[in-house]
Amino acid sequence: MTLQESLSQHIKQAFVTLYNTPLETVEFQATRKDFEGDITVVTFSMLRTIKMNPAQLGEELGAYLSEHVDEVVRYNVVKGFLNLVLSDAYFMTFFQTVCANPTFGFVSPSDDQAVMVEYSSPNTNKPLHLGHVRNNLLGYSVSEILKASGKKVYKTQIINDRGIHICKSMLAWQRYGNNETPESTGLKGDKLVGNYYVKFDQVYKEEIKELEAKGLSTEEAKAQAPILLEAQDMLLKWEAGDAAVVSLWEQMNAWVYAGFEVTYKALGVNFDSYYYESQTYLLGKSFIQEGLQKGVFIKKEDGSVWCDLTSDGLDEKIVLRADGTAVYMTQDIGTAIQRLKDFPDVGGMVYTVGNEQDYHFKVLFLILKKLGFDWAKNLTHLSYGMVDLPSGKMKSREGTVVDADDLIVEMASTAKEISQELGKLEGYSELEKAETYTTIGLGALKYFILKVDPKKRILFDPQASVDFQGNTGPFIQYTYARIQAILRKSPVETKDEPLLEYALHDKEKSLLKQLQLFPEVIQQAASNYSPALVANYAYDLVKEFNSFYQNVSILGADSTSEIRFRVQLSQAVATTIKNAFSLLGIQVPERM
RNA sequence: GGCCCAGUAGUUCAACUGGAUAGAAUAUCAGAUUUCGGCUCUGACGGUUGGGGGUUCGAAUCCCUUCUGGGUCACCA
Repeated sequence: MTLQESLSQHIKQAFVTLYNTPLETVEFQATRKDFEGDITVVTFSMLRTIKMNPAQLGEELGAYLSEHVDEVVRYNVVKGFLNLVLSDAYFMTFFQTVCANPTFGFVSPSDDQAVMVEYSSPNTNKPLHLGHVRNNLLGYSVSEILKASGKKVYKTQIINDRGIHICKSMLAWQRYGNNETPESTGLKGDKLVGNYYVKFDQVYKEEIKELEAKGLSTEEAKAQAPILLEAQDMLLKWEAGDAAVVSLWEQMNAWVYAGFEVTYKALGVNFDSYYYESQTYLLGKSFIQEGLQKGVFIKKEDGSVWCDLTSDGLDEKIVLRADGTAVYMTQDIGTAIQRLKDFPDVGGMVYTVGNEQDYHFKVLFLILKKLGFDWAKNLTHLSYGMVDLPSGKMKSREGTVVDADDLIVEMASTAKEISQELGKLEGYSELEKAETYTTIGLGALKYFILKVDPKKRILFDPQASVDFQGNTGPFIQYTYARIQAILRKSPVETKDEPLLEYALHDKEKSLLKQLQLFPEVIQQAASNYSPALVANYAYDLVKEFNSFYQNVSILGADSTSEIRFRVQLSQAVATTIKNAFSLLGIQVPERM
């Protein structure tokens, strides 16, 4: 039982004893720095149960608690806040548990229901860009956080591998590609295919101009450009299973997948399963029939099928075209159901998709509920804002996108520039140095993106790039590396049993209090799908450590028991930084 | 136009989901330290939480209204 639970019980007991009234819940919060105390009971909310002066109530509860609970040594009351001071012994006992558990704060999975997290989900006609980077980092981090909070997690993605956009790349390659391959050009497969997507667009634009010169309107020109017609024809052939088209499609997609894998590896993300739209785009149709029978859907005169959501404050939404073909919504319905068949222990899903699809997912979840799936209540759209550049929106056709691979390389070289002067990597091989620079560069990028609330849009300045000071990934990594240096020089064995009796210095106590928050942070981050909470926690911990570092001498302390405690405490901080960063997918270097 | 999201120090972000005097970083200025590792630490300056109303012991947070920016309202995905 945690101290909070125990305090809560005592307070409820106090209510019965003192006032003969039962109390529902007790509200705790960490005591603000400006007041003395370690934990605070909010008495305001209790006034609903019992009519009395909040300060007097605080006094009486404080007196009761310090008498009945060993850990409470003092208390003070400010308005409706009862601040409790806890004993050193309590903190030292806590410290022992931290030292004994290298994954303190992580909850091992209970084997009830799993969560499926979908993220990335790219189109296969162009390389990944900065927007995908945010998606990948968020999806991966949320998965890790959910795992740490005790959930079983399946990471997946749905690859948009069919459609007119792929045909455009295929057509341009067929016409202008001269049998180029990733091997012959040395290009990553996704880059090669992306280049032909751009090529298509160039030719398309020229053709539109020509048609306009012949007197056609812009609308007509756009619809009648020969290269577009040819691409549309190619899509029809693909759908008909034309052998030549399908084989070209397989070939080019294979190049793209190989390219994506390289990027995913560089980003440090991974997946447990893959879904392909070419295999799922027909899936939902059978459920439309079922929905019609249940009265969830209605058929119009032209044969198209709709879901009327006006009573829920939304519009009517089409789920099947008049010609009987599926739309986006249809396949998402089918895919969701399919996933639960494939993974029977899944009880909920998280879709990591940009906020421009907020409406789509609102509708999707509602339809699945109406179809009667009980898991539909456990669906979450992890919606995130766009990544903007100072120059404005990213447009792939205008060449203003920030390519994911380029970005990673750029971040590493910035890290190199900064770290080289510092020269603590002596004795490292060139390879090890390069790895360290990549770790720092990626750390900067990931932290920069993840520390912001997903809902908010990010302004990313590639020129000014990412700061290495203040609330940044490298600053936290740097603190970790500094602690490692201390541990290397330490004369004491950190594996020794932690002390139990020790008079805590203020700064030591603050650090312990900060460590204590970690399990709660994980749970909260999991229920809010918010890596930002973890990021900001790590930074607070580092600040607390620096303050400790400045105020006490670790290796030069007076007594060996002091050295031993402080070294062990430093190690616990380092471990927690490492664990917190692992939830963000960020590595920590031993030196930097 | 309907619906959704965001708006907080000059700038980038917080604020435990309704709690104490709205906090950090950065930038600027002033100091401490010169070392266990250099980018450490302590101050100062900086705010009508876009504006206006309301709800209550208490509001950046909830409600109404209004302004600004973005998204979305496809038989595209």
